[in-house]
Amino acid sequence: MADEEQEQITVRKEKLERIRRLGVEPYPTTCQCTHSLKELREKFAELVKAEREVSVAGRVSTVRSHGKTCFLDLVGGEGRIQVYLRQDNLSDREWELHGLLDIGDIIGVSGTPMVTKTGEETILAKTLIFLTKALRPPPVVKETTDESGKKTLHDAFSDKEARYRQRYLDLMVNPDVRRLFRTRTRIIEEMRSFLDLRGYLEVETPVLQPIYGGASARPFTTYHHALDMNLYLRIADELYLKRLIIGGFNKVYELSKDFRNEGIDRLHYPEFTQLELYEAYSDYNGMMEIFEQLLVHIADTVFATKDFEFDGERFTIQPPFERLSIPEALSGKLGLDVMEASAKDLFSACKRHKLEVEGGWEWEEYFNELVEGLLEPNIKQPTFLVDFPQRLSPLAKPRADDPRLVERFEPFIMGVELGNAFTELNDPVLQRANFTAQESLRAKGDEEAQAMDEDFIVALEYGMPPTGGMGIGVDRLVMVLTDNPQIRETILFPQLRPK
RNA sequence: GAGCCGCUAGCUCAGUCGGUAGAGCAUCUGCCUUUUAAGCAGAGGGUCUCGGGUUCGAUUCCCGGGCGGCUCACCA
Repeated sequence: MADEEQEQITVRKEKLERIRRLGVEPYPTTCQCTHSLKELREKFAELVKAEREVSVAGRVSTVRSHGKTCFLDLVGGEGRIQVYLRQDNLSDREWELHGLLDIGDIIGVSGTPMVTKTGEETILAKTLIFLTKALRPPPVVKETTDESGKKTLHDAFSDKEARYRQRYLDLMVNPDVRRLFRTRTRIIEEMRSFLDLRGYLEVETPVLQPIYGGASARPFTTYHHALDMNLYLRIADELYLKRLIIGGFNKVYELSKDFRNEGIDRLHYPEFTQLELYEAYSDYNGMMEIFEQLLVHIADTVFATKDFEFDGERFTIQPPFERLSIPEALSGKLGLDVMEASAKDLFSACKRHKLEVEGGWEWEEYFNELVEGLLEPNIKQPTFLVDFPQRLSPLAKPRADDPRLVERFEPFIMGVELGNAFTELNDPVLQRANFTAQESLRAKGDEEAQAMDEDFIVALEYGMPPTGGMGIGVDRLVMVLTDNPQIRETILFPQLRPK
């Protein structure tokens, strides 16, 4: 809200002037701390015993003032500590400064660690300095604990719009949100170390691409002045990573953002983080193993458990994950052979199961509806959906025993699609034919159909070894592992329309 | 894009069957040297999301806009 200045801001500005009149700089350049708040708590007992003086800094989160004494809480990093100010322990000037303190200010305190008679670990302050005067009050969130130890938040800063628009406030006052984003970073770190340890090379490929490929989606378009041409923000990294496989890097991965110009909902976000990895002389079975091991690694290192909860239901990361053949599962459910069925058959099957479809669609569109409507929502435990129709998979290699299917899988947990992987198509002639088929879909108005990429075909003609490849939606994996049903909760600064 | 819902104090919310509004926390004043939603006593603070309509009078009713939430659609 643009500011007719609020009373609380005016008052704080006046305090700022009074601080300066005391000869104190409210925004000093340096601060010497002996411990972070987190370290302080970890070593508290020994510091009390040693009667060591410590210096710490943090943001004032609450103040409990009692005349000639004052308790306040400092927070920051992943720590919190109570500070005990006594008039008789401080200089007159410092005591006067304490009266100019507000919630949200950042201060430094030196003093001795002690435990109060209520058992609270506390710094008895000997000096007090301002590090930053806050001119706006943060949201005030308080917490009570009942006899059973159950915590209740009062006036939680919970409005999603406010939390996303001012994520710094969300992080400042909601420790769970800070924890979530630390966990997100830990997951990504462990993805890297898992792959690095297995000899994968992390690479960077173009975000700006002249031809967008590797997935079916509408791109963001931009313009390069010097080259006088349109470029697209990548929708996938796939075709460039495969060029690296052709070049002789046998194991590569890229961990970065892809962009798809589509709607936002609980599972979709236009700029999302994807891990893509490719391994020469592997295949989709190899990718399944890597997926399983990667999840086990993350579960062990980040969460130290294999049991997780999502949206009130439990799942366990315990390989081997179930392999569920889509045609078999669908055929069983519908009582007909879906691979032999006509578009019309699938249409009536959709109708029978009350899926919202219209007549005149392509076979694969009905097929998709059935997979999404009947199969995916029922997957709770980690599961690989396998045996996708070739017509839906222009970059995957057909199965030798049934070329109507490709060697492809999608991992699911709790109904959430976490990725997509296949044995990569390395037959340049077939690849060209698939692109051509996609082009004709595009000509019919399918905006998401893939574009012919002649340069990629040329690369394939030089010979790509048999290769397994996989993409993993990192935001979604974070969602599932942290029990967050909304993808935007896992993204630091979600896009909103300007107010 | 569609449907439903929301927008009131810094924060979380209540309320006005149409007569310009209230609570807790926060803020301000006073008291208080071990508190932890500290306490006690008092005070201030709002173009009730914006525009239009109906009306003597709209924050409240009606229409439209903005922003947001949820669900659905798109995103296989």
